[in-house]
Amino acid sequence: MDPSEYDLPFFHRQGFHRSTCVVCGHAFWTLGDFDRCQEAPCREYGFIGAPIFVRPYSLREMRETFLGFFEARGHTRIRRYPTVARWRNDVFFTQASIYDFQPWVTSGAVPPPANPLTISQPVLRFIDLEEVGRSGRHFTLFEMMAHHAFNRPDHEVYFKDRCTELCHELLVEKLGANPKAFTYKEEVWEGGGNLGPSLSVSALGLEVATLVFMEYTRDGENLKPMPLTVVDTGYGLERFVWASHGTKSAYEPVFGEEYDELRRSFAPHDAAVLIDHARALNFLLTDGVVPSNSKEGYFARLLLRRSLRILGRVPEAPDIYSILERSGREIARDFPEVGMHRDDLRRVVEAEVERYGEAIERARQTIRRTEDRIRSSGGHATSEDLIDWYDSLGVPPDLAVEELREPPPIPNDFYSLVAARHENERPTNDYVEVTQGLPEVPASVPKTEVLYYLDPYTVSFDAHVLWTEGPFVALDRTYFYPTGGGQVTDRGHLGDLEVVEVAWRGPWVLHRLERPSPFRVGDRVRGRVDPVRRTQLMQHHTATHLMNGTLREVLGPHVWQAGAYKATESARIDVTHFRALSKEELRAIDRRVNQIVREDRPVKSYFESRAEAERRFGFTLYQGGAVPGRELRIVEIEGFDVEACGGTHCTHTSEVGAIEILGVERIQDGVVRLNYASGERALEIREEHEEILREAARRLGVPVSRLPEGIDRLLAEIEESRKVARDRRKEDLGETAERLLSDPRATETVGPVTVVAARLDLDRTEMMELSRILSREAGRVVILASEREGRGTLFVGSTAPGISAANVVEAAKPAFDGKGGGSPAAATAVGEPGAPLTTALDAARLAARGTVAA
RNA sequence: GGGCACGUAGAUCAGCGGAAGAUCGCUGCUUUCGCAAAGCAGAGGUCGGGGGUUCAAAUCCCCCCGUGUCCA
Repeated sequence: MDPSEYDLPFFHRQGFHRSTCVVCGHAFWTLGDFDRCQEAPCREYGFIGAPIFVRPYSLREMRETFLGFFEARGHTRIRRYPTVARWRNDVFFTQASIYDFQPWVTSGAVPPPANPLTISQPVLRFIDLEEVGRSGRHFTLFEMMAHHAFNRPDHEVYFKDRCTELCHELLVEKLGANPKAFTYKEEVWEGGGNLGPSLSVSALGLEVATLVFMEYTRDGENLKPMPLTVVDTGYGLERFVWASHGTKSAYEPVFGEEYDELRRSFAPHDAAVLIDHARALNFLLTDGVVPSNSKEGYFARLLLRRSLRILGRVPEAPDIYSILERSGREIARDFPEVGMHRDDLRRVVEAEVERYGEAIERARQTIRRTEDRIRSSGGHATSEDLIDWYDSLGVPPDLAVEELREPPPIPNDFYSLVAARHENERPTNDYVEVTQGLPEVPASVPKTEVLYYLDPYTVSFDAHVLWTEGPFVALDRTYFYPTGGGQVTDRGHLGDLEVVEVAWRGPWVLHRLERPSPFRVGDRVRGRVDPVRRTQLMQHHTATHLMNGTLREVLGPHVWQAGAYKATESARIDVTHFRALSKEELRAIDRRVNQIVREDRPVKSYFESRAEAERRFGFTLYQGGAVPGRELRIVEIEGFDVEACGGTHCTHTSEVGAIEILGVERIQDGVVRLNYASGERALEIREEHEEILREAARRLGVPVSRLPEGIDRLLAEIEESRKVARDRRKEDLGETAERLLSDPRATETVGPVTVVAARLDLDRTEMMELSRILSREAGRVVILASEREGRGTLFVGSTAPGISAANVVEAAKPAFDGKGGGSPAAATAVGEPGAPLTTALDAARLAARGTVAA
């Protein structure tokens, strides 16, 4: 980056000079007298016992001081965003305050909620999980305080100079730090295809702020200026508090009394982990993460299980609920939403604690058994086994060792060895672009006015063709609903041509016709939306909102929509929930959702500013994921459910008709899927089901009400006849056995051994069974031959000591070119097609007799 | 999203190429005034599903489905 990028008038006004760090080689600006930048490790911590700021601050005081400072300087304070970044599909968690505004605000597509703005955003970082509690300064969740400005060519708020000035003023004038203590180190920030200069602000070894100025887009080697430049800053709240105390670790001043309380029962490291994890969990669970074995849910599970492990080591430990509760109460003073659904949160945790107990118990048993097996074969468990057990059973090594009689040593780098196993895994990220297969529309074409938002009942309209290519047509206005938000496309006609698909392409709605469009730009066309299809889709969409609201009500506020699909045949919704639904829950859901349908509540759809909507309804608006735009379209089922949604909806709940739940399944850990139908389809399905029942009853010859008993009777009959057939076959084989034993051509006795040999075309299992009957007594050799599809099979069973069936078969194989083998007790061989089976039988008989003689 | 482990009798699991097993539970009988217990006898299995390899597959290979777990 060009040095002029950092040469700010502010530095000159204040008398800063530029030096180069003798350690890291970076240039920096400072008022002090340093040969190195003040960031660790170039300079070691110097603020322990010598606080950077004039007086100690609590977390709350510091947050308030920061936000107040920027408010007083023209910034608008905005509320935190959820810690789970549902509006993005590239990350699970909000990892910096700027994430709140990516991608739409930073790309310029949507204006920021305020400009400039200030925020304290709780963010999650799992990278340093192992360092938490150990380093004295790492946290899983911390608050990133920030001030952001978004500059458009026509509206410059502020950029590098003013930003740096504000930062310095905060540090020096507001917090009373020594102005000469700081270095502003020149760095380059790059991410998401954008880059720009950045300044890393440090004092006494501690980095207190990063000021990032996004201004270029990378285009290979060249840099292109961005149309919108962004001031992205980050100030760690916990660090500020720490710097104001100058204590040895950051945990005492940040966690205060809570930490002291836990210290009575736990080592400092464990106490810090417990309280850190409790804080992160309170935010995660409040923001709707349900612990599970994948995606964001896994991180919640990880934190909870790590906590449980620590608690499990201390007999007098408080339970996990009281720790979460205590932490939650503390957080709720500043973030009231965290305290709102405590009972629900507790249920989620209870389910998870129970699962953990079960998993560990199962794993303990497995480990014990496995060790027994290893020992009985003369070995002993190895460190490698410990890694196996952790990876596949989830047993931490210290617990595994407790189970073992001969424990191997736990490697010091245990978790690195686990990580090494996962090194070569390649995650696949196959994105399906929605716009795939759609043509490029010239930017000069005016955007489509979408009318279905305003009136979902109008299905016939006139419009002008603005653009057309192949089968695609863009109109100036349309009532056709394009695929989106989980609702499938409308169909219908443009003129006389069928519309087979409708899709968004940027700001245009493209109608795809059954064949190349005959229309010309400027043509006036008549559009007719298939009203039956539209009605069904509307019903299914409104039904989905009703279902979502009902699920939150019945199961609890931890329920979030994780996906939905609305087609004509049926609809489905996937929601986060910690276990499969019970019959009772399902019945309650069915009753409640249909009750709301019958109550005929108004369903209002309207546009509202994003900020206002978020203020009124909170982030639960975004059930279907993030929605772009300054204005949100709100779909509000009065007194029941509010979501940001672009779909077509009924205006009253009774229009949904009825909701018929077709099935429930747990599609993955932590996610439950419900399938259902509404409207006309619900009735159809009900009729189909009734017809199936009637037909089944008719075929069984019982009334519908007696169907279950009828089926039981039928099953009993099948069972009975199977048994009869089996007994019959046994009996037949028994008779055959009697016959063979009394037939001198088949049976001969040689000393202590009776050899039975016969050719009877039986199948394999029958031969085995017959042999078993014949050789009930010891000292029998049974040789059976049969031919199936031209190939001879020879079966030998032996209970005669010293005579191995396998050897007998081996001896007979050459006689009919057979392949096979077996054990001393039983053996089989199959000959080539047409090979002499009788010869083989004789050879086997000879071999058996010969063995006895020898 | 990926790696690994697991899926066998009602339950918990063994077997890991040659004739499907153990323990508990269940049924009947013996013993007892009755119960518990013990003894004897017995019922109960498409070895998750589907392909393939093999003379032979619960066992080896592939694909699904389900469960668990670790990692992003």
